[in-house]
Amino acid sequence: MEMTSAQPVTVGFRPLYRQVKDEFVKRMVDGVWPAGFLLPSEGQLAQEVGVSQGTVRKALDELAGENLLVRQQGRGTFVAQHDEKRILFQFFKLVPDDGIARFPESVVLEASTFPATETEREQLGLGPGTRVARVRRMRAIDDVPMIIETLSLPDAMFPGVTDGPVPNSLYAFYAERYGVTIAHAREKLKAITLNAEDAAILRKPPGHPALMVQRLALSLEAKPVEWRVSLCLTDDAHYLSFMR
Amino acid sequence: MEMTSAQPVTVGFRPLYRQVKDEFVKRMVDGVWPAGFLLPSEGQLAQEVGVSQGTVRKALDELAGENLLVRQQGRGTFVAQHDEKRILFQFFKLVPDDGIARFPESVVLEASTFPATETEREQLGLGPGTRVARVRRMRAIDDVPMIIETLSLPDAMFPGVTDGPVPNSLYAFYAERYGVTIAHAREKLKAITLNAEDAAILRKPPGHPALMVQRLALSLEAKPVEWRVSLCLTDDAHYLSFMR
DNA sequence: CAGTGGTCTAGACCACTTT
DNA sequence: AAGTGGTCTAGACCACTGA
Repeated sequence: MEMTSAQPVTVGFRPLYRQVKDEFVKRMVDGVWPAGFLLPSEGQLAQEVGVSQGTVRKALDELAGENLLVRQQGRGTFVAQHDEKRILFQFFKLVPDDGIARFPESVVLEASTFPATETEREQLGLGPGTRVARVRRMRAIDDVPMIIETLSLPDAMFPGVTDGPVPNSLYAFYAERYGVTIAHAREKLKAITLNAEDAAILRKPPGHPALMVQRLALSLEAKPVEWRVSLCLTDDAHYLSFMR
Repeated sequence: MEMTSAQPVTVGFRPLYRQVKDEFVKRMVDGVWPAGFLLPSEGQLAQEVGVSQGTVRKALDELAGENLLVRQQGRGTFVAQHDEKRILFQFFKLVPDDGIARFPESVVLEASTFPATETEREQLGLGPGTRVARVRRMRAIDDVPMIIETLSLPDAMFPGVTDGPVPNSLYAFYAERYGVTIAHAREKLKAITLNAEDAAILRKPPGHPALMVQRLALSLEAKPVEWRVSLCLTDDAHYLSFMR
C-alpha cells in the first residue's frame, strides 16, 4: 500500500484575498482601524501583507460591498462610520409616505439593568442569570409619535450604558464608547394591535394596528449584540424593502 | 479666442465593462439568451465582443451579483431562472415562525380584465383608459390560509393572461409565455386590521391585524410590470429582512 | 481528460482629488 | 504635479465538473 501518496485533501483551501479580508476585519475589530480611519493606499497595503495590489483590491472591494469600508476615487479608502446618512440608508427602513426619509428624535421612557428574560438570553446568546441593560423610548418624526422601541444589551459588553443620558444615535455611541461596531442586522416583522398602554403613548386608540419589528443587530465578528423590539405606526409611513 | 481647444468634457465616459454588461442584458431582454441558457465561455465572449477576458468577467460578475446570472465553477454561466428556490430566496419574504421557508399553494378567487384604477395607472406607468388584468387569490401554507393577494398587470403586455388557468408560480409563467423577466421588486409594508370579507377568507375575526405588502415588480429593463397587494397573516409567520 | 470559472499577479493607463 | 482609486489587459495556475 502506498503510504506517501496522500489524497488531495482540499479541506483547508482559503483564497488569499479572503485571508487578507479577514486580516483587515481584525484590524477594525481590534480598533487599529477605527471608524472614519483613512487606510493606507492599496499599494502600501499590498507590500505590507505581501500580496499583489490586485488581491488587496479584491479584499477592499468586498468589504466596501458589505458597507464596512467606503472608497472614494482620488481620496482614499475609509472605515465606514455610523453617521446619520448611513443609518438612514442601511438600518432605518421606516419611511414617511411622502417618500422622504427622516431621522426620528427620541424620548427615553426607561433605562436600567435587569436580569435577562429567556427571549433576551436566547437572542443574544447569554447564559442564565446574565444581566442586560434595557432602554425603552418613544421616537417621533416631525414631532409626531411614531415608534415605541425597547432595546436590550448584554450588560457585560456595555457596562454603565444606562447610567448617563442615552444618545439618539446609538450605533455611533456603541462604536465610540465601547468599540463595538454594528455591521449587519436581521429584522422580523409582524402586524399587531396596540394594547392600552402603548396606544396611549402613541396617541392612538387601543386595538389600533401597528408594525412590530424585532431586530437582532450583529457586530463585525457576527456576534449578536443588540436586541430591539419596535412598535411602529404605519398610518402615514411604511417599511420599505428592496429586492435586488 | 481659441476655437479648437474644447474643454475636457467627461460627459460620455462609460467603462467598457458596463457597455459589455448592457449588451448582455440586451441579449436577455431580446430573448437571445432565454432563462436557463448556458452562456458561451468567458474566452469566447471576450473574443466575440472584442475585449479582454477580464473585462467580460467583471461584467458577468456584476450580473451574477444582481441575480440575473448564475455562475457555477466547472460548469459555466447560466441565465437565472424563476425556479421555486430562487423565488423563495429572492422574492418571498414571509417565513413561518419555525424558520423553514415554504412555497404557498394558491386558490384563484377572481381573474379578469378591468379599466385600470388611478393607483394601478400610477404604479404601472399607464395612461388613462388603459386596461389591466387583475387576479385575486388566496394562498395557504400547509393548508392554512395565510395570504390574500391581488395583482394587476398591464393588459397590453400580458394579453389573455386571465383567459386560461393562472399557474401558482407566476414569474416563471411571465418569462415563458410573455418573455417578461422580473428582475427586481420594491415592497412597502403597513400594518392594518382585516375587514369582514377578507377576515372570513382567512378564517379570522374582523379587526384581526395583518400585514399589507404592496409590491411593484420591475422587469430587466427596469420598467414596472406587476402591481401586487398582499394581506398576510403574521400570527404564525413573519416577514424577514436582512441588512447587510 | 478537456473545459469551465476562480484566483493571483504585474503593469499600463485613466479619472478624480488635493496640494 | 503627485497621489489615490478605477479600468483594462495578458498570462499563469488552481479547483471543479462532466465525459
